Amino acid sequence: MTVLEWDPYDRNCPSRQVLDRVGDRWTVLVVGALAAGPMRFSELAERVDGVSQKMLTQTLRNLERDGLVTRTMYAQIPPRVEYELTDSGTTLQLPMKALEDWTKEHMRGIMAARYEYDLHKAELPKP
Amino acid sequence: MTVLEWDPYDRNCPSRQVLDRVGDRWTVLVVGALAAGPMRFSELAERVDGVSQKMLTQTLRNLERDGLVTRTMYAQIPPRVEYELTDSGTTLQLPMKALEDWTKEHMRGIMAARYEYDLHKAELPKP
DNA sequence: CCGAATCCCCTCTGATACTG
DNA sequence: CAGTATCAGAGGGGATTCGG
Repeated sequence: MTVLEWDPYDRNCPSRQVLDRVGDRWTVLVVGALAAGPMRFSELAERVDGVSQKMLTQTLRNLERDGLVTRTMYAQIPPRVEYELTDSGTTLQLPMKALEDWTKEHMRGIMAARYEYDLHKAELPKP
Repeated sequence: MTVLEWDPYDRNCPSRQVLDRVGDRWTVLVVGALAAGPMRFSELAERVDGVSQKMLTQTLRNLERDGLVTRTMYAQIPPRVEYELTDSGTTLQLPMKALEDWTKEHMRGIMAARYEYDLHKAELPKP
């Protein structure tokens, strides 16, 4: 299966829309969390520290829309809803994890570089 | 070298700040473009279709600040500025490329899933 | 328990115009 | 050529409230 005819560097390429979603703040973390297996809403909210319920809902809806996550409602009281990665969503784990691992490894270096940069920046007074 | 003491799922983890940057709209594309080798501003602007010069500048500044890209100015007229991935920036290529490849492969499926989803969504009239 | 809906701030972004 | 400055609009995202 060829993918050569698409170029992400072209602004009209659909991959731009996909990249926008995949690259957003919460998607990485939610997919990473779901890698551990099916999870209910409240579990996700707890695991992904700092996400508002609005953003979590939104992120999950988008993932569901993109066919990367399934949403299963159990008709009971109190309600219970489970989210699970689809096959397609599972394949996303690999690049996501690569990104997460890279981040973990380079975090310190980056924070240090920022500190240095900001330091030298401060040394340059305005004309 | 251990990385175990950090947890991206904790809202105070510095990796959150790193993920925010890495995951933004243009960084993926700029890093991908620079993978081909050093490039000047105008070349980048041309390659990364659709980026405004403001966003390109901003993206490059951030990458420079994070120590992922070097900026070399040649004192001549007209001015010439070249950007190049640092060693650290080069290592970022791997996860970025993984993401780009995944995107290319799943783009069609995702666009189709969205279409389906939106279709069924439209079938549900308001109460 | 799992959301939808609303209000509101404020950041991010893109156009446009101006310098070295 | 490679930026900086400025402004206005769109939308991301939090807090809160209400419904099934």
